[in-house]
Amino acid sequence: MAVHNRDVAEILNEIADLLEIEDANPFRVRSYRNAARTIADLSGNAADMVERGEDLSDLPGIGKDLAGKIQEIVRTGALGQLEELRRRTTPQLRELTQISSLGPKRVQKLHEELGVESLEELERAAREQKLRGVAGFGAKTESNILRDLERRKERGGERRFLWVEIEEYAEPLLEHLRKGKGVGRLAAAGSYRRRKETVGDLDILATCEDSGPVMERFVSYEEVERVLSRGKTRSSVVLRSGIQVDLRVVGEESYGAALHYFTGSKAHNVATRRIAVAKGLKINEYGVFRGTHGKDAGGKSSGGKEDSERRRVAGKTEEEVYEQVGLPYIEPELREDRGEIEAAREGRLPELVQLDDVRGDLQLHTKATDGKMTIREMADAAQKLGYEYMAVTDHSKRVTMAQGLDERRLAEQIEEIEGINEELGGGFRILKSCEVDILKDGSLDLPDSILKELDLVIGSVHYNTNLAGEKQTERVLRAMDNPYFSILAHPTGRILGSREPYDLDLERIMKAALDRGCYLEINADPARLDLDDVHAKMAREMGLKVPISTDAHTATSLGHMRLGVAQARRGWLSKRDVLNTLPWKELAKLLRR
DNA sequence: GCCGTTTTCGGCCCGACTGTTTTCAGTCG
Repeated sequence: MAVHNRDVAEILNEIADLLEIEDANPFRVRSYRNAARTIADLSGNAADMVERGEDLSDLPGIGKDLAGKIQEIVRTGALGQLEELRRRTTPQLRELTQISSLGPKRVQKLHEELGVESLEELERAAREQKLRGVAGFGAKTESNILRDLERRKERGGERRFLWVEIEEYAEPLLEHLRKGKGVGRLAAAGSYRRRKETVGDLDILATCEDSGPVMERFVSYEEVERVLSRGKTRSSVVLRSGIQVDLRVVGEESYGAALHYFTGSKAHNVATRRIAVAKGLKINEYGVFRGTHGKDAGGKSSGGKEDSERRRVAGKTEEEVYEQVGLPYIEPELREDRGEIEAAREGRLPELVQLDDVRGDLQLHTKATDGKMTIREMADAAQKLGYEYMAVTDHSKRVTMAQGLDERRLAEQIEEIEGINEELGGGFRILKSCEVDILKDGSLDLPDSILKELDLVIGSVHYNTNLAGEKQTERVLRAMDNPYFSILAHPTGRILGSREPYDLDLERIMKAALDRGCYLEINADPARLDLDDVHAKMAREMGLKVPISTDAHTATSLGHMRLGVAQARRGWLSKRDVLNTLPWKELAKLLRR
């Protein structure tokens, strides 16, 4: 059985959770979580690394001990330590810590005193008002827990939103807050700013002399369903859509530090602060400080009081913050602690691709199949975006639901496109193309006799999506053997929140693409964004250029290019790494095999 | 459990808010 990175990460995370419930050394717990993240973020396969005899302890946060444990997981699919932990503890308690306001300590306490081991038992105990009898719990906590249990039932567990879904709520809310009295700077931070493909909640940052009015404006916003907390510097609400929003208010002099802090990622912040500590600095959301005294005099201290005894050396802008730790500015999309700190230190951060760099769209559909508009309407829209070309890539016949094109209908479309191109007179070019289905055996759904008439062929897997690894990979490789094949569309087929990626060896496929002069796209559809950031980065490191395409079915969705570009930026791609930043003449040369 | 331009031992990022206390632990981000 092949062990995937996410299997390894899951085991390490479970160990961390159980150790935490056992009240183990928190730093030890953190080590397991860090290692889990390192493995999950790996572009290559940890199992392959073990097989090749590579030393896993070279990876950040993985030492001799964890390297050995990961080897054990890869070789046996399990870990003795976890089995032992499961025997020793009550592994069911893990799910209880997902309830908000319940962490390891309180879960353990409820288990000891009330014998609560499951969500059902938790709910019963809360309904019977038994929780409030436990020290540290009160009526308020009890009703909060009940409410959280209700919400989880309603929407079936924790929910993450697509980036575009958050955008739809974020922008009007920002507009609402901007009109508030005394509001200076205002921005969305968090994973929304880092352009993660899905976002859990929304973090908003504002500067204001007096936070009172803007906090009031925030919690009384019409979309707010419930106020979770409300303070002078931070308030949290849940919108009717179920999105949690946090608003933080800081002074102008702290804006950059706070923006850096709340943009994250957490791992990036930790890495940044670690450098600061080594330089005798302290970074928090109020600024960068040079300490005037040694270690804190024990206990928790209020940040404000302590900071007044330290000298602020930066805070107004993010650039200042980075400068203090000796780094150039790092774009939000790169802040995942996936090597950006080292790259910044060594002056080899990529200059990230921008939307303006894109000269055309290489996948879109028309009325001929499942698109909603004519070729001409799509062409008009593409020209308005400033593009120089677009490829019409309707489905092939296998996709019966979309009334995919057979040879005859594709031939007719080719003729139609040639006619429109003539009328357009050379300023804008419509490329003759097709999204050909890659059949189960790796052959293409249309014969070479028609494919050779096209400017480019993109191929994709839509059926028999759950073939086992080797077969699925061979299938795609075989499709790439066809001399007319150029671009593998939505390579892994994943749909965020609903469909897992196909079982594919992407590293092998990318190597093959490099050999054969083929490419793997970043599909900009909000729920696909496929390739993901990690694999886009892998392509870049291999020297494989990546096209970004929208897969648009309407003129409006041509605008999803910005999402594809964001994903490319998260994958460290610069302009020269992106295929469709090239003018058609140069692009055509690269597509020729 | 990891890690090393104050290091191989002794640190490990930092603060706000809530609900419970009566000075703070726990949780969260």
